[in-house]
Amino acid sequence: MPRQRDDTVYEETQATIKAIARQQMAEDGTAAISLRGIGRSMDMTAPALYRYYPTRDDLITALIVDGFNGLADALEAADAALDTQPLPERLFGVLVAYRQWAIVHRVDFQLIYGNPIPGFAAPREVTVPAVIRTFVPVVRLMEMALQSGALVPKPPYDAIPAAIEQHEQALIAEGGYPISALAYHLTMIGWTQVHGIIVLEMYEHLGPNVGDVDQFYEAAIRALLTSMGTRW
Amino acid sequence: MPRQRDDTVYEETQATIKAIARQQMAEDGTAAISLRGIGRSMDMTAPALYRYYPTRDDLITALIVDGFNGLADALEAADAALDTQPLPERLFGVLVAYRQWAIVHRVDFQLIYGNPIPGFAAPREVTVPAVIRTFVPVVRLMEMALQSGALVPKPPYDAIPAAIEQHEQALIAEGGYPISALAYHLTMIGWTQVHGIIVLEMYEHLGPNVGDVDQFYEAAIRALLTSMGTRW
DNA sequence: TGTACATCAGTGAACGCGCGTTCACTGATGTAC
DNA sequence: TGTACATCAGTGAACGCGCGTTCACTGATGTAC
Repeated sequence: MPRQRDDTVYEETQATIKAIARQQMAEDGTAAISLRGIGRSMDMTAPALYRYYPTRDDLITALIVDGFNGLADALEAADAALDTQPLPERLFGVLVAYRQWAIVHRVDFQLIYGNPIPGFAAPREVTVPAVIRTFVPVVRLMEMALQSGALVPKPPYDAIPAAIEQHEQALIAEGGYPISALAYHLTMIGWTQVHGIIVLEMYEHLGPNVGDVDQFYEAAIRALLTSMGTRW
Repeated sequence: MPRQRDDTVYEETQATIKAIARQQMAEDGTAAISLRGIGRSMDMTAPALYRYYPTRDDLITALIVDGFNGLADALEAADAALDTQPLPERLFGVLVAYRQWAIVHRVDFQLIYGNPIPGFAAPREVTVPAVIRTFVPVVRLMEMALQSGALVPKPPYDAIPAAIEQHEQALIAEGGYPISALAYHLTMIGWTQVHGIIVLEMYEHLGPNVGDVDQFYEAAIRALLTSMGTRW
């Protein structure tokens, strides 16, 4: 066989392209990803990039998948690092790691959870597996807490509206996950609270109102977990 | 004096321009506001629009101010419509109206709370007064609930982390508002919860997970208010 | 060992498109005299 | 009442810019013989 391409170099170039794309997003917003701009930064012409991504949309898709996986990695790492702690602290710690990741990787967070890029929609079959990975650590801890008695659900967090429980049960059955609807449901509530604080913080709406967002976040999450029935 | 301009017509044209801009945002994202595009839709040339807004940024600023004011109007209207109800239901109703407005005016919501438009930052002195209007109805009801005993704060919602309390007290003093730090603080917590659900719903992250977002929202808000110590 | 050549990465020009903004202008309109 | 003219809204051409993508190509490289 004649000359073969070097996969290592190829993947490194892909990584460089993605890194520069992230830089572009940091400077001018997620929609600012531009192949010509990336080329300029790499001392390459734009058409050359088509060897690495057949289209701008494919590059964006890759960045989104990377984003979800990066978040999932961070949560898994936090979970692992805390595995000697009692469950409530572990759960809390993983939720703190969630925000930490979002703040440090704000651009990726905006890409995966902020305004969609105009004219672009990520193919679900590619993103969904990565999204699921981000839920697993939290739901798992929630389930463990429920089973071990570290979390004894207090009203009104001991019940789920019927229609929602049905939907959640169906999802769990479909995926064959070894978790209860309540663990899933409490995760959803926690997720929305976490998300609200992060998003408002990210776009400078919260800081001016409360001052120390770190403290606000931790207090809010602790209060929520306590209300749910966590036994610290 | 020679010919005078007709202010009514002038303001109507401004309104048309803004309406078309909102339509553009609905179709292609908040960043898609384009004077040339607006001109096209109005059967006008782009330069003509400079009679109405000296610059694209001024148009965006006007849209943002309209957004905050529209949200504030909706909250005030909901509050007024519920003024015969007990305070807990009024508070709940205003929070429901918050989401309602966001869902119906999703584009305006994205404009004021989503990713900023690249290369644009709204002048604070113009937006802040409108932002404050959106907080007033909720904080006021929270304060009334606290004073009337409709809300008897339960731990951990009866305390505020010291550093945050200090910041919040300073803001309240600065503005001369007749409210307690706790009313303000509980509003902030509620606000972040509300916001998280709305944002995740808006970008299609929540619906697939819980099914009926209406019910999820109402249950989550009721649960939060209950945890805070609301006496329904 | 030497050479032909398949395959590679990358180039440079071009396509058609859209943008915000400036500028000198046209034609209508309504007031002042 | 008739007319000059200030002011208005809007036009059309142009500036300089950036974009994604296609295409025919160049030159390097390493393998097969």
